[in-house]
Amino acid sequence: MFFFTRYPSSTLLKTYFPDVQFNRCITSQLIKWFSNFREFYYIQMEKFARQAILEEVTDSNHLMVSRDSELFRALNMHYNKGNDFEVPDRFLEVASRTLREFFSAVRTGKDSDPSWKKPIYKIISKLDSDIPDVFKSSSCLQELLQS
DNA sequence: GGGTAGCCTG
DNA sequence: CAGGCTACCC
Repeated sequence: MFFFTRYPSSTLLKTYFPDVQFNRCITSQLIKWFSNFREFYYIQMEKFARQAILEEVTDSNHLMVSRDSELFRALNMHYNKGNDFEVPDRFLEVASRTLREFFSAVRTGKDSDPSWKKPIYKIISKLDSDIPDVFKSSSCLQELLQS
């Protein structure tokens, strides 16, 4: 699901697991998962953005996350270990956008500001897509639990 | 006060 | 990932 939405609300999550009896614990756990997912995501982004800068990449337009990139492999291994489904193109677009945002922020020295990531988070949070209805099943939660 | 986001830690 | 803590908002 993370490939579609990085910032799901609790109400959204609830609608996707209709057969789960949500209580305070389960809800907060799901929210926490996505928080952890985001942390990993952004850490990878920053890591590869800084790496690109060290490699003296100057053209951020050439900075993108393709299916054969190392960054993609890292993300896919984390969110889609068993290659249970195909990663949507939209996610690659969002990931590429994120990478460029980190790249230009670091390159222009904005990372000296303690809260320099906030603006990036805000941009990315607006790029969530609708989740396909296929995910509206309990089996999805099982997969989520396993990953 | 409960629900979250963000950050840190193990 | 989970736990714990701070800070913000409704």
